[in-house]
Amino acid sequence: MFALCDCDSFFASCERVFRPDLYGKPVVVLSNNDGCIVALTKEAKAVGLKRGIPLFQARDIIEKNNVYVFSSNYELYGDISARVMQLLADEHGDIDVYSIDEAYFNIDGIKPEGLRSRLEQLRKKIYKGIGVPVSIGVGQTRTLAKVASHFAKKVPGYHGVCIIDTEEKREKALQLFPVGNVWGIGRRLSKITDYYGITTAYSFADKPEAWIRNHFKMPGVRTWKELRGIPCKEIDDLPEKQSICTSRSFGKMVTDFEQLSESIANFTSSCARKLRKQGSVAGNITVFVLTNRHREDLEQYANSRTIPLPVPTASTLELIQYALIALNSIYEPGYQYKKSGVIVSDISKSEGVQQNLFDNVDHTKYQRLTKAIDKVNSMYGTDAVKVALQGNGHRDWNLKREHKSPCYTTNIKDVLIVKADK
DNA sequence: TCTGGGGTCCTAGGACCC
DNA sequence: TCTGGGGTCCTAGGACCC
Repeated sequence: MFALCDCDSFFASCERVFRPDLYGKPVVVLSNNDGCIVALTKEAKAVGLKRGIPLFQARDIIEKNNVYVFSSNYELYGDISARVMQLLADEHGDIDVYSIDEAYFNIDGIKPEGLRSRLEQLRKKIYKGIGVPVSIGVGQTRTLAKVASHFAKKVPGYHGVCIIDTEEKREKALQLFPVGNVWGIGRRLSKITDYYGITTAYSFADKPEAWIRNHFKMPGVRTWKELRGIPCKEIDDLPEKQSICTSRSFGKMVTDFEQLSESIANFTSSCARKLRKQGSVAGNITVFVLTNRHREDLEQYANSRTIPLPVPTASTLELIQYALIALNSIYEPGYQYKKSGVIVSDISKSEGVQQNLFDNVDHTKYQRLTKAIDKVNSMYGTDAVKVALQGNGHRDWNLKREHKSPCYTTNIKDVLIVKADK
């Protein structure tokens, strides 16, 4: 059996941890640049808000219903997530962290008759210890556990725990479950199921395998098997990423090369930092720029350029040099740029890097310098020492974040001070 | 005025080999 | 009229996830 622990309205719940006055109130969290709603509490759903809609379209509903709005605070969410995962690992040993707000955990040693009460206790423990509500789903496969966790959230009588452990329960759950909500059936595939009149997960699982393979290829067959109770989705613990991307939309449109290169230098620095953190080097760097595709009145432009590096590296200084060459080759004056980004790929371990015969860069020197910079920055904060191209922080292109909460748990200046009455 | 960011996996098709 | 067969590797694009 697989057990999934999934935090309820995670980002919004994190905002509530240090704001008990927000319990029972509608809360939404926005994407970068305060663009779209990406997380919302059930109270916010109840007044008609939906995940993914742009803030400016939701303004009316928000004002009428006194919805509390937060810019995203990834520092806070990352830290709260780490605490939830730690508690889960303390209680249940090996866990497979699937995303910032969900993890599969091990329930092998628990007797079936005691399972429900154990899981209810776990849920209470997480809520008491960290302040985040979670739902727990159990099933024969990861996909079924996920179905179960949906019911755990939806049906109040379940107290946040749903266990699908018999054939009857499996069939009943799948009959009540819309096929489009199944893990692995996205918007595109839903169109195909719609076309053939398949509405529930049950009728999808009921089709012959060959039919599924024909219309949905291998990923569809895997989902189909999982729904029938045959596990075939693995969560590979791939600690090393195969590609790393840093990109942002700008708070304002950007037209000149200097601003764009400043953004690219900063994103490259971030990619390099992530590379070094996982002990990797990259063999390729890609730079891309985009105009605002929502503005039909403006002329559109999008381009990208990938440069293979002579020797794989994680050095900020080296990577920035190549990033700028790439940017130079795709920059076209006269456009209103809305977004840029950097992707590093062809990633390998930093030990045993293949050298280049014609390479005359002193990599040892770069490595020592990078190490020294990392050390200083770990003491004085990210980018305390940086490349001049990264700018002075007074940027036109900076993110819009008008509703950000404090970093209660990660910044000493933001730690709450509680005064007791006499 | 205002529309997110960061990933993975699969497949089809092209280039190449003998 | 008629132009092999059997592979591998790579890439771009499309699907999915949170």
